[in-house]
Amino acid sequence: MEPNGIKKQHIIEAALKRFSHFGINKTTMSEIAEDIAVSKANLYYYFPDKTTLVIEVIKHLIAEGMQAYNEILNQSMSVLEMLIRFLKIRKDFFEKHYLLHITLGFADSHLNMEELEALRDYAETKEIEILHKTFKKGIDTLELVTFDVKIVSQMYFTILKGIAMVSISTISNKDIPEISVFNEIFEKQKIASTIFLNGLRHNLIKN
Amino acid sequence: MEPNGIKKQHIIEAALKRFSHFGINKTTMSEIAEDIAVSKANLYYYFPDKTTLVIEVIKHLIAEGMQAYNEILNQSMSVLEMLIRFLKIRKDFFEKHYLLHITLGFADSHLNMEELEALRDYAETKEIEILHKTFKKGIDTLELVTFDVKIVSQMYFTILKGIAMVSISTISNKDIPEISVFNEIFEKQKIASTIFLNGLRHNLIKN
DNA sequence: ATTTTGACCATTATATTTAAAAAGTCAAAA
DNA sequence: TTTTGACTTTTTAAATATAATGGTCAAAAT
Repeated sequence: MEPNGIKKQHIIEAALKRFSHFGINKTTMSEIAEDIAVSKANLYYYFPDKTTLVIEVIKHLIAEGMQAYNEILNQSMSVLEMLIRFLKIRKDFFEKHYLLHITLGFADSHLNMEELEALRDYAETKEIEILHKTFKKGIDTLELVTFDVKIVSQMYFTILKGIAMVSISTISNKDIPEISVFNEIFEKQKIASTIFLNGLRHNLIKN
Repeated sequence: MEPNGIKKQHIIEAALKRFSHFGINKTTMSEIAEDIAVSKANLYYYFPDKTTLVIEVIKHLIAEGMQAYNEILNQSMSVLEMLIRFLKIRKDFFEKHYLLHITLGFADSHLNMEELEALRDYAETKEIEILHKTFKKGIDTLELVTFDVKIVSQMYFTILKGIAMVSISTISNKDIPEISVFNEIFEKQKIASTIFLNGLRHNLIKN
């Protein structure tokens, strides 16, 4: 790492803490600077603007998540077991970084929303790629029947996302959700995964 | 029907049109009155307040929907075929009454939101009951294996709702969604239903 | 040469006030 | 019994003022 790379990392970590606790929009550049006892102007020596800092923070998280996913992918276990481990990683992630995640969608004229949305799309694509590989593996080992892996990966991801959205919208109407919601989401996703995957073990009957 | 029942029905129909086109909050009692050429005060002779009118309108829709569902339920066809017909009814409904449906969730101090939310919960319960009967029928005819029908019905409903939420949130970021979204939701729900139901045709393997 | 900073500006968000609109009432008319 | 115009009260929306935040820069510190 470059000499000033260590400092950039320091800033990113401080920003991450704030973003995860209070959300992106409720975190000011001054606050991040105060946390690590430097001036706000100094932050702008390392990052051209707030949007770039946010992006760096998220890239950091994506890299971390991808590593965790790949570790599981390279192990030898059933597809369902793999999926459930993925779900656990996701659960832990959202428990920690839920506010960072949702505030990513809040329009904020201080931020370049196009770039942020593009990054979120990128993260989703990466996750779906992991699912794609997982299902592919299941087909190759004859654990699953043959099917259109691309469509099914996207479908499965949509179901996971949908379960989370439904749970959050019904349990806690706006405001910050309680911790129990994430457990509930996790449990529901496991049930859905079990049935969904069972449907991929046998050839589809069309009517 | 009572003598003034016909007039109440007339008001309800006029209100339904406005609610579905412009949403509940953007529809005023005066506008509904104008549409049927009566005074606003006359509306209040038949309905004590706006909330009650909204509730009557929705109850009207629920009754209509339940009738359509029950007609299908009493026919003889495969479970998947039944589910797909249900989905078609839902698609047509949301295409027509989408704004009415979402504005039901918007906080509006003119309305008693507790009552409205209770009614929406009631409608969901009724829908899940239909799904419950459908799956039960599938088990009884040995088309499906045995499972906890209550959990599975709720799970399936959550998946349908989740797919809709995900599609609407990604395609059209706020504002009114285009008609194509409802087709997309319908197609995705059919795919998910096919796989999900296939998973209920065979005993679950736990790992 | 590189890093850091306080003072500064322009833009954006928030709080407050003001005006318009809508819900709901009622005595009187049909 | 049903209908209504005129009225009151509450709520929303628009306008305005105020505070906060993102971002800049010349100068100081390392």
